[in-house]
Amino acid sequence: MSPARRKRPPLLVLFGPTAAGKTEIAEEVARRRSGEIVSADAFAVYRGFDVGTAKPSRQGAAPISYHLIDVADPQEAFSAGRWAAEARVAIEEIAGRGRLPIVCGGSGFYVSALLDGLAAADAPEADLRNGLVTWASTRGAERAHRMLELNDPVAASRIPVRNVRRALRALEIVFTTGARASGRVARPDAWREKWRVVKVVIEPSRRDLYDRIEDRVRRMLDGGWDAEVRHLIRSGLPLESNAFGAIGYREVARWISGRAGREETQREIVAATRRLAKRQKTWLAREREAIRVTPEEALPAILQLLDSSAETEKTE
RNA sequence: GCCCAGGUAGCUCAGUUGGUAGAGCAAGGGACUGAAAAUCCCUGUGUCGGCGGUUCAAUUCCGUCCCUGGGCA
Repeated sequence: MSPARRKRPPLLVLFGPTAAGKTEIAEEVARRRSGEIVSADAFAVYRGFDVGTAKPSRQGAAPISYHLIDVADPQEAFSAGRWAAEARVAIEEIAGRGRLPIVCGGSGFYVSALLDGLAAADAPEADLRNGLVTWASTRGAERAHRMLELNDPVAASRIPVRNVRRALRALEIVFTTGARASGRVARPDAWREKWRVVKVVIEPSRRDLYDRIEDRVRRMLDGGWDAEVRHLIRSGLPLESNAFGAIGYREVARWISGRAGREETQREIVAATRRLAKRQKTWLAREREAIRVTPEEALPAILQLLDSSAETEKTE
């Protein structure tokens, strides 16, 4: 970006619950406005997790450029911070080519890390984390929480006693930075100010969303999900790994090991996906500045927003 | 047809030595500052299979009928 020009480049952020149809809309916008898509999906980052994450296929007549897909080995634990850092680089590169960056995905926390920033802290270290997890599993949640209380009473007061994960993360911060997690503040960082952010939430009706979920899970199970899981297991990836925490993968593993039927497996995955969609909607409910649209009205609304916000920027 | 075992929340089941019931899962709502498709919190009235009987009181005891599973003919 030339600093001489006052015009800020647009950044389209498209999110909504899983199966809402975000990908199709993002791709259509990409075609019409020469954009590239930055996937904001915590599990599409893992190589080999394709069918169950509804990963966009790379073939097609006019393939769309995707970023932040297949960037991690399923053996490693990814993180919101790493995603945000890599996403910022990708977005800058896309804009540098004179194209439209489109952030599209359902991981609200990731998008928040991108736009609002994360408080300064190091990425988690595997050894420390494993040690804490082992320690907490033998000593119990109360003990972990008391430990946090000693080191960071404010963080402890915010984190429920039973939520061991968050307590351990706060302890990690104390141990690696020496500073209290609660003292960290995510101040609106300068990065976001470089962009004209257009935030759109796709919100289908519940009825419509549930139909889409049902339909998509069935297609995934028919579309080789079992083969994919069989391959992942054969490659030596443990079921306990973070990547296998993606919805449906452990259920499919049970199915192919013969401990569950296809019908039961499908039912469980649909239910888990609905619960995810519910959590996503709860998360998105606090996005005050986002424009909310149904899947049908999304495309024209987005195109109009991109055009009109460009005009207001020019008149500044 | 006979003999067992069951019929309790959408599902799987627990329980009430007679005072109209509770778990897990599902469902609904919420939180979320580097595991986030993760993790955590809140929400449980249902003719206790039908009908009779005994009783102040029956989902609980008795009778009978219906249904399901298993066994024997």
